[in-house]
Amino acid sequence: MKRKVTLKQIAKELDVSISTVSKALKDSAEISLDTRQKVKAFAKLYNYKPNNIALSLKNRKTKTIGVIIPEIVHHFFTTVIGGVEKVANEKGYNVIICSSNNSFDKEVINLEMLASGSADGFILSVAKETQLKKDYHHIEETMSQGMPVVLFDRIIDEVVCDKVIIDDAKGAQTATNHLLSIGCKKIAILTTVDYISVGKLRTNGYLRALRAYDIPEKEELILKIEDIDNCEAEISEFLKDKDIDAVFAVNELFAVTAAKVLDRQGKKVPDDIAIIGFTDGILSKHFIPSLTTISQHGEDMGIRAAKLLIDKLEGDDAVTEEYRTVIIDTSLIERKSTKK
Amino acid sequence: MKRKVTLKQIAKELDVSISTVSKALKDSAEISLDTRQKVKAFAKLYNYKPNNIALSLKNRKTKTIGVIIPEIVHHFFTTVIGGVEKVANEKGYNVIICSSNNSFDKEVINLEMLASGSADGFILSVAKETQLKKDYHHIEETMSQGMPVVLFDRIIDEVVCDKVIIDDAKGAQTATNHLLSIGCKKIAILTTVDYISVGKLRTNGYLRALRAYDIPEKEELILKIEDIDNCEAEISEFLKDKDIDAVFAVNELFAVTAAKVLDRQGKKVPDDIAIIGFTDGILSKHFIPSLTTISQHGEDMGIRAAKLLIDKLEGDDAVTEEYRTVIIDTSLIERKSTKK
DNA sequence: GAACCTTACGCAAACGTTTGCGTGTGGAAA
DNA sequence: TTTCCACACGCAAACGTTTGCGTAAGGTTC
Repeated sequence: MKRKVTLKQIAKELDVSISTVSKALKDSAEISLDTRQKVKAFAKLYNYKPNNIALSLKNRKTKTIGVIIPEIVHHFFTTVIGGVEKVANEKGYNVIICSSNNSFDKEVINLEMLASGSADGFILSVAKETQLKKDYHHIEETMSQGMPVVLFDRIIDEVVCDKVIIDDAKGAQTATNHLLSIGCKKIAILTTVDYISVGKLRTNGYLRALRAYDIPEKEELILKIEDIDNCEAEISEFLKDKDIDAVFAVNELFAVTAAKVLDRQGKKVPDDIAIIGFTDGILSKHFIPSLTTISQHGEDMGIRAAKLLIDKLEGDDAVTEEYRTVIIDTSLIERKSTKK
Repeated sequence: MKRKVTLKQIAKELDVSISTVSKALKDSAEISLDTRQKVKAFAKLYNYKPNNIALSLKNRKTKTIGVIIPEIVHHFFTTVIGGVEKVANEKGYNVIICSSNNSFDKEVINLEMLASGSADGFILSVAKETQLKKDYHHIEETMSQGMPVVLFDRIIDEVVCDKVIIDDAKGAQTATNHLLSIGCKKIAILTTVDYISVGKLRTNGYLRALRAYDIPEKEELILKIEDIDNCEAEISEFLKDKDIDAVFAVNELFAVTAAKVLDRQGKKVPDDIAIIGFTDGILSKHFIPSLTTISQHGEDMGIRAAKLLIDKLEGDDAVTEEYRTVIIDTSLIERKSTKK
């Protein structure tokens, strides 16, 4: 087992100094052509690769972006990561991904761990628990130590930093408008509890659309779901015998669950009831009927977030002090679960 | 902006030496109680955290596991990652995830980058291109430099290392047997081209099951798909007017695509034709009808892979020289797309 | 008062790099 | 022969840690 070769070993072997080797590999004019060639040949032979750790220590930067997301097994978040990776790789950055599993503690641990030397900056979507707890000290501390943070999707208004979001309310309004425009009048909404920022915003968008159409908001048409993973019974109960002609679901899972439940209840989608979802994931695309939905353009979010972060990392201090919020356009994807 | 505080700064501020600070923080008996308390108070106040990079350099290990997968936006792989993270976090390891995007070059780049100081060992599922190209020098080089590698799912027989797989052939056989046992006789298979190792194995399992039932293998019931992302037309053409009573699809996407196509062709699932898939992802669970499938237990794979790797990383050299292949059991999940 | 022991700390090397600057050697110019 | 200048290289510091060992100061013992 040939251990990894270092400058020191090359130097010893060739009977020159470490600095000579280092300079030779960098084609420094200080070193004679002869020595340069010898060193490079040797380095190639032994497959020398500079040690990243040592470089990070010396340069005081790691060329690494830390991404922390609430869930790793989640289509939307992975598309965002895809976007981040794209930009990062282009610009010579590495990407470290950690999941907080929606736990505040794990978010703090991961952030602190990565912040203590492993990453230069962060792209972060906060855990559910963090939103509930409203404790953001870890994020602020990271920033105060000079490491830029870009928040995306589940952001925090109180924290001043770069952000990438979609206009959730507007997206929801678009969705609701679409239902209204095809003639639906009695539109139920399946949403989350209010402390989930995006859920609340989407609910607001729904209400705004109704008001614009002069349709009174009805308490009994709104279902706020706490336990996302066990929503089927709740949705089934809610939808049962309800006098509605459309359902707006604030995420994909709610949408397909509604579709399944309605199917069992003997209602036809889209003929009896239209369904529109939010997030364009695998499910929406492949379900039968395929689901009309609002696309969040996750990859774009990742791309923009990475660009913002890298700008800040590489920018001179002038740029550093201003913070931007990028709003990604949502778009309506019409499929078969709604029809005119 | 208070930059990150180091031992040196604390030492200067308290007018002691760096080593005193370091020892004090570690509660060394060498240091007087008084000094220890003073140092610790100061360190806490300034939120001192040891710099990981420096520690990695000194200890010559990073306490980080590198995971390289072919695709990040992929349910199965993310479940594996979930398993890896679980074990890693328990044992105090960090996880770096990189995607090769099914590109050989990117796989090499990522591996080399992580290998040069960023990770102590790797968990890897190789890119499609790598399987095609049969070039494994990067993996072997990494191992020869003393960094253990665990291959999972898409493994390489020629490379000697720890591996975690499922018995793909057996899983496929189980699937096919299930179809046979409920009375199907004319079973088509939707599979991948042969160079994808798992696709080939699953095809073999299908053939084995047929033979065991004395059913002759028919060329026209086998479709080998190359372009996974655009399979719909191909599947539609293949299935059209075919005299079959069941379809075995080697992955989830093929399964739902078949279901959709059959739906359009006026065939009812499961009444006219049964469908069974492979991989228990979101789609199988939520599709209507929900799909009977073979679960690969991705999280378990991740858990086992991480354990193998960490054993090797922490083991004495006795363990180091033997390699193990763990075979994860698959299981049949019966849902509505097949019925007796 | 001398010899010795604790106690409490500092020194320095090491991990693998990079890089400004100092320096020995050789040859050319005077 | 002396002076000077390139050339080609090495030294050493720095990044932030850890840790074995050396040592000064002070106290105890006879």
